[in-house]
Parts: sequence; C-alpha cells; structure tokens
Amino acid sequence: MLSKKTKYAFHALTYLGKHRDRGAILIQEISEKYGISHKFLENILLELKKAGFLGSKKGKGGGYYLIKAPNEIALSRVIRLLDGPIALLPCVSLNYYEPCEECQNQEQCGLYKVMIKVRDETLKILEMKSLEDILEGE
Amino acid sequence: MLSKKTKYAFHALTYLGKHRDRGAILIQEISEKYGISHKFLENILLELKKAGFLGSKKGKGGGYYLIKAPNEIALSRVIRLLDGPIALLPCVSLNYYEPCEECQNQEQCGLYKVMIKVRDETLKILEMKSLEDILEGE
DNA sequence: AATAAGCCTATATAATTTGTAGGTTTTATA
DNA sequence: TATAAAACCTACAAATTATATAGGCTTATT
Repeated sequence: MLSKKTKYAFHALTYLGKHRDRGAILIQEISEKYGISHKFLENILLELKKAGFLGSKKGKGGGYYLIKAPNEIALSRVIRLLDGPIALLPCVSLNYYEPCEECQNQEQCGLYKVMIKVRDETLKILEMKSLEDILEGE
Repeated sequence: MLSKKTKYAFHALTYLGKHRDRGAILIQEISEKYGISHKFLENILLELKKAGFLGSKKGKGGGYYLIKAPNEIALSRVIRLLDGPIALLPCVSLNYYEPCEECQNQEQCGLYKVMIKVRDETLKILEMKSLEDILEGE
C-alpha cells in the first residue's frame, strides 16, 4: 500500500493539475480540500518541489503550481520519491538495491528471478500511467 | 516492498517445495538455512498452515510439509495472507476495502479510477505467478 | 516416563510513519 | 518602509506497525 504521504502527494498534484490556470495556489486551500494537516502537506509539497514537479512563490500571494506537463509525471516517479522502492524485494530494486542477507547467490535464487519479472511488469504499468491519466478521470 | 515475514514465507515455501519427498521438515532446518529466527519463523509457518498451504506433524520426528501443489500457491495469496492488501490504496482493495476519508465520491475520483486499473494489472501478474515459478528458477 | 517437536498467546523492542512546533526568509502591499 | 502573509527548513513528538522473544501447553515418538 502507498503511504498517506504518497496518497496526499497524488491528491495535491491532481488539484494543482486541475487548477493550472490559476497560478500559485495556497497549501491551505489544498489541505482544506482534502482534510490534510497543513504542516504535513507542507513537507510533502516541498519534496515535490525539490524533485522538480512543482514551482513555488513565497510571500503574500504565494503558493505552489505545477511546472511539468501532467503526462511527464509518471506514477512511478512520485511513488519512488515519497515511498521508496517499487520492487517487492530489496534485491530486485533498481533504485534502492540491497542484497538479501539470507541469499548466497542471487543467480540461483528462484524467488529473485520471479521477483525480477514481477518488478518489470509492475514498472511497465506505473511508468505508463501518469498524472494525466488521473486528471482524465476527474 | 514485502515485509520480511512475507519474504521468509516465500523462502520457507520454496524450501518445503524443493524437499516435498522428504516428509515433515523441522522449523529448525529452514531457519538455519536462511538465517531466520526460529521463533519468528514458527509464527509464520503456523499462519501458512492455518491458511491451508502447509500440513504439520507434532512431536518427535515432526515438522512441516507442503499440502498444496506449487502451481496452486499464487504469489497473491501468500502476500495477502501475511502482508495484507495488494492494492495501492485502501479504497481499491478487493479484500481489505476501506473508503478514503478525504474522498466524497469515489466515482468522481481520478486517483481512484487509475488505481483500480493498476490493481487489476498487478493482480494479473501476482495471480499468475506461483510457487511453481519460483521452484523452476532454483 | 522422557524427550522432541509443533501450538498458542502475550509481550517486548525496533523501525517507520504520521504529525507538530517554531523559527527563518521572502514578497506584496498599505 | 512596516506589516502581514506565505513558503522554507529543521528538529522533534506521537502513533502505528513490523520484528522478535518468551514461556508454557499439547501431541507424538521412543
């Protein structure tokens, strides 16, 4: 399951995507809309900004806005940013690889081989679907 | 990512699958093979037994053994048993459904609709792959 | 009877997630 | 130029979940 952080990130991105024409939008507006703690959401938006998805404006009249096209924001990128690995095991993670302690030789591990396939097929889905797909459903 | 519990479950099932001809196998043997705490593994095997994957024999000469054909043990069933939902959000979970508090109307939620699709495609993979596939890789 | 094994429940420990606090910096505007 | 509004930043607190341990109970073999 996705963490709340990631779920909230998707909500925020969706909201900002829907209101792209309105310029900078307050954290407050988004947090009220979805009933998310203002401060918690603040941290999330900051991460999304640092990752290059959002821009922001400080001071009075400030807020956040989308700086990428929705179809360039794949679900996989948002999930990796906030939740970490998509793979089911550390030993098959592309971005967060760690060997399994219990595994002497990956090349002989049937679990490893299956999980590589599961990862590849899962990634196909999560890389193909983007914020654009979410926006189309609203 | 899978919890260690689920990963260990897969290791144990794999080991029991490989040694199906040997009858009951000690927890000890499996826990040593993979460096898993005996007591932790005990809990896991018990769950797998209650779920109908394993049989057991008590007393001296006892142990655990597989009672299902490996191709009948889909990855999805093991994951659901030990880790819970496969879906990325509670509101799209088939087996552990819960509505999202922030969501007034699912039918208008773009995130919901996309996650339904992701779930369906993920399930296709995890229901198709089974212990048999793991065993073939060993 | 003694021993070896799984069964069962509760609890302890560790890690992670979720949320909060409080001050700093920047910007608009009165 | 003072004030207020907003994002920025870091650290910490609380809650939840995952991992692991303990210890007695039951069953089967010898």
